[in-house]
Formats: sequence, structure tokens, C-alpha cells
Amino acid sequence: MDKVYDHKKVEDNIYKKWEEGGYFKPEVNPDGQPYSIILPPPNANAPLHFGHAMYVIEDILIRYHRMKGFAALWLPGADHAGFETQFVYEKHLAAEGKSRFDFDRDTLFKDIWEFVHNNRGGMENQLKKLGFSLDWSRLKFTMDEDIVKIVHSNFKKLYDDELIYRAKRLVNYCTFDGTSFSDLEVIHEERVSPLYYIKYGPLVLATTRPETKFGDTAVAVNPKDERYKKYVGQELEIETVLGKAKIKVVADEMVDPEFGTGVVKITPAHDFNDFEVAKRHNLPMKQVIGFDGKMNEHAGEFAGLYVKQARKAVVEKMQEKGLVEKIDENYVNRVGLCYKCKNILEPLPLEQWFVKMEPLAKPAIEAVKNPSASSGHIKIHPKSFEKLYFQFLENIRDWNISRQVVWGIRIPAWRCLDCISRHSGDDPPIGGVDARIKEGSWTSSPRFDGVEAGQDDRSSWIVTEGTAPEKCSKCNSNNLVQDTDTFDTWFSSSQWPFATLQTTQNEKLKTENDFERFYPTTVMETGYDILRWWVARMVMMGIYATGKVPFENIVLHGLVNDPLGKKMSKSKGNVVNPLALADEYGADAVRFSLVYGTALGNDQILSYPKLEASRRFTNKLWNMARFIEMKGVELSQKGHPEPVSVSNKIPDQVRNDGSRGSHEVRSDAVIARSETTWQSFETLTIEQLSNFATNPTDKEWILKVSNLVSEVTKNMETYQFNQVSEKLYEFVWHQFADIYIEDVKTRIDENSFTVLNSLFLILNSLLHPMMPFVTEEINSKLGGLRQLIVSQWPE
RNA sequence: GGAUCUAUAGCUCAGUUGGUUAGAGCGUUGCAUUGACAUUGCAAAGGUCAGUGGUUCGAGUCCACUUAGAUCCACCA
Repeated sequence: MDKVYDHKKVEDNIYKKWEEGGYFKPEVNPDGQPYSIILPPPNANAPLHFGHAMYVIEDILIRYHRMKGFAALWLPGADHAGFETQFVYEKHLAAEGKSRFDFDRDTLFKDIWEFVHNNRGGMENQLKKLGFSLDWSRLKFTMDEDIVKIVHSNFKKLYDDELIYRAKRLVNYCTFDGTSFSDLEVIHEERVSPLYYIKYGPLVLATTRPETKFGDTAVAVNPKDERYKKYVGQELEIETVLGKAKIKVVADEMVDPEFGTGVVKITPAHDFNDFEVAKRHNLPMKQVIGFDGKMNEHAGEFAGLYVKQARKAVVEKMQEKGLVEKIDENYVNRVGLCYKCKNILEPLPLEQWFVKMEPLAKPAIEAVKNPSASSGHIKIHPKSFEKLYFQFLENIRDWNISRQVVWGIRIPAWRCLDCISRHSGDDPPIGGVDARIKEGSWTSSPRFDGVEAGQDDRSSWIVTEGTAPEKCSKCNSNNLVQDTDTFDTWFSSSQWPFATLQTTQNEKLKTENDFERFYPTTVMETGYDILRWWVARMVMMGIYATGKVPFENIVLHGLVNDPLGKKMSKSKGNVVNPLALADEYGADAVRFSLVYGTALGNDQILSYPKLEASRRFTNKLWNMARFIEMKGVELSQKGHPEPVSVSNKIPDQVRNDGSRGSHEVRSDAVIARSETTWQSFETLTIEQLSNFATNPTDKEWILKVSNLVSEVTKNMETYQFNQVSEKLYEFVWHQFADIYIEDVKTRIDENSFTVLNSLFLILNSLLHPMMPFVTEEINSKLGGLRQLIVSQWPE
């Protein structure tokens, strides 16, 4: 053995052997109880970031259960990450001086598909580098045909159950990226927005958005406000920048008399609160900002200006006409931003598909609250995250699932152009979404503008399970057009646990899919930051689609921040590539340092000293093995028959199956149970070893190891991986090496040597889930009979 | 505005249901050592466990409040 452990010589070969041996498949333990984890699918096109290294927790669970004899399935997948990916691709296009508008829809889609597929191998290789024992034969992609089919059919099911509706509502719309978002995706930030006090006839009101005044359809005051009582219900004639206008005064509780002057302009098309007020008072909606971010024809002379320009121009004009009473330049408010391009989102009225969440949330709450819930019970670890889960589900809002991007699963909904034109009496407006888009290019689609705000527009749509309908069911016309929108990525990933299992092959059952055997899955492990985005939605969709919870346990880890404690992000440029660290310190050290010293669910700071300490630990372990191997050789040279490795030193009578270990058997480590030496020496029961030992100190250490095995096993079962790693680190190094080996060194004989070797291999096995490479290599150097990955967990 | 989390050694963090003298890594100081260990071993210094009050035979751990930091939700015209 080399003097220093060199992970670079070892890791790739070992991973290859595991993979070739088929050890990642649950079928290695054909009769085992099913244990399954679905990998949270990383973005197919982006390289792994440090958060992904936390998959180590899943690998630990899988390896531990595999060693325990479970049929352990860890199913890998990749997410198409719709908007994210299109955003990246558009940047890539921009670098070539092009934009998405240079392509038709099909070409753009095909190009992105290719782009993503060219990047995909990278992500998979990175996962392999970190040693993750994923069953690659079951790899899935969210855009796989069979997955898409399932997503489509569940959309149809939701639609038929009236849990999906189409409505014109205000959405958060990014006029730069050309798509809407769900509430969750909006980030809020404080900005200085001057507050303008504007004269509206006899009234003065305060607003940060004077440019939207052309869309005002009322002004509102608080019903209890004595100052304005006389105006309520009146129609005021006011002077505006575009001449005289009439405006209605309504009373609404929404108005805070303390703010500004206690008078609010109501712009239903461009403000969420105003939209609600408008619904209550039956006010008309007047859109004055287009989807291109420019003022439209209702803005008179300001038409064609971008919002920011228009604000300036409108204020100047108002000042000329003496309509501005004062301006509070330092006013700070919070604005919604696009999480991708950081531009201010515009609330705009748009027809979108929404999911009614309340009926879905109820059983999801029940599944966690009630241990005997009919859909099955889910436990959340650590338990404290239950509060967040309930808080989200109990206050849930309907989910906008349509996105105006091309890279995604297209919504299987069609409408009949003939029916629409008969209904509205006009040709449907074409290309209303984005005036920048030329007619005939990919986003220009018929958008029926005759829908009342908030109303479900079910009548004109035909929803299918994906196949295009041949003709309109009402008028038999074949003049049908599919919705151009695609699903929010999270809509497909919310179906991931069952969709994957319904589409992967089960070798054990000789059936088409794994669903029967592995659903509900055992554990969903992910960062707590996507508990609401993803985990809760999976619970809802899982229960809805299958009647069963998608997983029995939710295990949540914290975030890994940069060495200074700041959140890693591309824009800050402080992202650390886990692969670079694996290259430098070894995958085992990276893995170990991620679970050592951090309790589950807590954030951690990426620590180079900790990585170095972990690397030294792998080296320590390696040198302990080297010492034992050396002693074995010394003993054999002193005339003992064949004690090169301990497997030859185990007396036949203590071996359960009576077989004699040999390097030949080990190196092939066959899986078929019939021909294994399953009870090989490294998994002798403690009792057998204790009976075998003659020296009383050796017996003491056997007991110590035995106690450690039970403690560590208990910690494994309760997701206390920090305890597992800390206890093993302390014991292996500062007890076993510093005290026991130092002691046994001076009195080594054949019997003690066997005990030493056996105990060390037990410790080595305990470390395997966390540090799979070095332990596997050591196991083979010291004559383990099977590959460690498929050896039995010590007990 | 509502909620959650965190506060332990110089730094980064453990401390499982309350139970002797509160631990680790890194750093610091001293000694030893090329021995299985591009090192390792032995030893030392370093903590009123954020503060106040309470429950208890006993509190880092449970409760209340205070302070500081972080995060999330709602969103301000």
C-alpha cells in the first residue's frame, strides 16, 4: 500500500467496478424490503453547484440500507428547468448576436433540446465523481415522452375535476423575459420610489406610479373617513394631462386613511389591490401598459414610451399644468422583481391557467398531521419544519402554472377559432401578447380578449391528454389552435416521484414499472429552501394523482454558504464547484466534511480547515490499514502458515458457512446470493469474535466497538449523520488508533491480530456510507470477501 | 405587519429524551517523534453556554420576557 492515500488513483476505478457489478440496482438484494429515494432532479443543463453535494445524505441513507439488506433504489433524473434554461440559452444566443425572435417555435425548441443534451453528460459525471450510488439504468428526464404523457394526463384529470381554471387575472409579468411567474417566484426588494401628490379635481392623492393614471377607473377613500364622505358615490370631473376626465369615487376598507392623503387612485389593470377593489365595486379594467413594457394607445401622447420614461414625462407635464402638489423624493417601498433578470415586474392582466390549491392542500396537511391519514403518513425531519409546511399550505393561493416560454411541456389545450369569432363577433386579436413579436413567429397566438376579469373561461377550451383534437366538439370545425404556453417547471416536477416510478422497469417483479414495489417512496431529502416550492407541491400532487403520499419521510438539510458565511450565488461570483474540491481533497473528504459538525436542517459554512481535517482522516484510516497489512506480512514471515490477509486467518469453525476466504472470491464479489460468502469475516457477529478472542484487553475493545455499532446504527436510523461521523471520527482516531493499536502493537500475536483486523474492518464498514471510496479500497486490501458496498452492515 | 430559526472556546460548529468536571476541528503554547500516518503522538491555555426571570433535587437543554443576527410569508397606494 502507498504511504499516502491517493484518491485520484482509486476513485474512478472503484466507481466503475461498482457500476459494472450492478450494485447500484435494488436487485442486488432481490428479497430485501423496498427502500427508495428519488433524487431531486438537478437542472439538466447547468453544472452542479455546492447544494448538490448535499445529495451525500441520500447516498448515506441508500448505502446504509443497501448494507442492511434492503432493496435500495436511488433513482436519478434531470429537470428541464423551463424558464431557467431558456434564459441561459437566450444569453447564449445574445452572445452570437441573435435573439429568440429570430427563430420559429419548433426550431427554437429543437435548438434548446440539443443545447441541453450536449450539457447533460456533465451533470451525470459530476454525480459519479462524488461517488453517488444512483441506479443509472433508471435515469429519467422531465421531458421524456412517457413523463410528458403523465403530466398531460394529470392536467386533464385536474381540469375534468374542475381544479384547473382559465382566468384573466393580474400576473407578475416580466416584460424583458416575456413571461409571467407564480407568486413564489417573485422576489421583493426595497427601492426608493418618489411619492407624487397629485390633484384629482378637489382631491389630492399620493401615488408612486403616476404613469398608470390613464388606467384609473375610480378613486377610493376609506368609508369611515369623514373628510371624504361627501364625495363617495359621486362622479368628479377632473383636469388631467390629457384634458378633462370623469372619475368615480368609491369607499373601500382597503384604503388606509393614515397613508398619504387617504385617497387612492384605482388602477385595476396594473395593481393587485386595485384589481380586488375593482372586483368588489364592479369597476371596469383599463390596460395602459403593454406586454412589451410600453404605454399603449390609452396613454395618448405618451403611447410608445417605456414605463420609466413615461413616468418622467407624465410628471413633467403634470407639473406644467400645476397638477402636482408635492413630491416626497425619499419614499421607499417594496417592488416585485424578476428573480432572473432583476427587472421590475409589471402586474398585467393576462389569461392564465390556474390550479385551485385549497382542495389539494387539505389532504397534504392531513398527511403530516394525522398518523393514520388515509393517504399515508409523512414525517418531517427535523420536526421543526412542520411549522413552515403548515404555514404555507394553510395560506395557500392558487397557482399560475402557465409560462410564456417555449422550453417546456406544452399545455395540452386547444381552442376553436370559429367558435371564438362567432362568440365575440370579431376576429380574435392576433399577437397581443408581445408587440415586439412579428406576426407568424412563435409566440404570436390567438388571444381571446373577451374574457371578464377573474372569470373562468372554460367554455372555449378543449383539453386533452396530449393528442391534438381533430375537430371542435361544438361546431365540428377543424380550425383549432393549441395554447402556446408551457407548464411551469414545478408543475411537472411536482409529479416526479410517481411519474418516474410509473415509467421505469422493474427487474424484480418482471413488470413494466417500479411503481408497485417502490411507491410510496421512503424518503424525500432536499434543502429546506424548496419545501414550499417543491416538496409541498409533490405531496399535494402525489396524493391527488395516486391516492397515496409520494414519500413517508421528508428529510431537510440546510444550505451551504461560502467561507465568509454568505449565500453562494452566481451573481456574487462566490460559487464553489464541489468537483474542484473533490479533486483536491478527495470525494470522501468532501462528503465527510458536509455531514460532520452540522446538525440536520442547519446551514453550514464551507470550511477549508474542515475539508483538510477530513482529508487527513481518510489518510489516517488508510495508514491504519497499512499498518495492519504490514503486521500481517510480518506475522507470516515469522513462520505462520499463510496469514497474509486476515481472511485466511479466520478459523473455519467461526465462519458461518465454513468457507475459506480468498482473494479470488473477493475480487469478483458476485451478487447472486447462492454463491456468496455473505457471512464473511468482516461481518462476524460480535459474539463470535468475542468467543474467539483470548486476550482480555482485546475482549474489552470488542465490547467498545460493539457499543459504537449500536450507537451509530441508532443515529443512522434517526438521520443524525453528524453524530455518526463525529462518533466514528473520535473513536477510530483517538480511541482505536491512539490507544488500542498502540497497545496491541506491543503484544501482537495471531489471535490479537485477527481481532484487530476484524474490529478495524467493522469500523471501516461503518464509515463506508460516508466515505465509500477509501473504505472500499481498504476492504479490498485487507481481504474483504465481498465488495464493501454490498457487504452486510455490522451488528 | 405576521412567522420561524439562530445565539456554546479566538474562528467554524456538535451537545439525542434535563443528570457528575460542557466537547470536536482549525488556530495558539510547550514537549516528543521519521516510527503505519507529506506527519503523528502527548500535554496545556482558552467558555459566568447572549441577558433577565421562572419550573426542577438538578437547566447549555424546558417555559416567559429582553437583546442581537438570519430567513421566510404578506405586502404599503
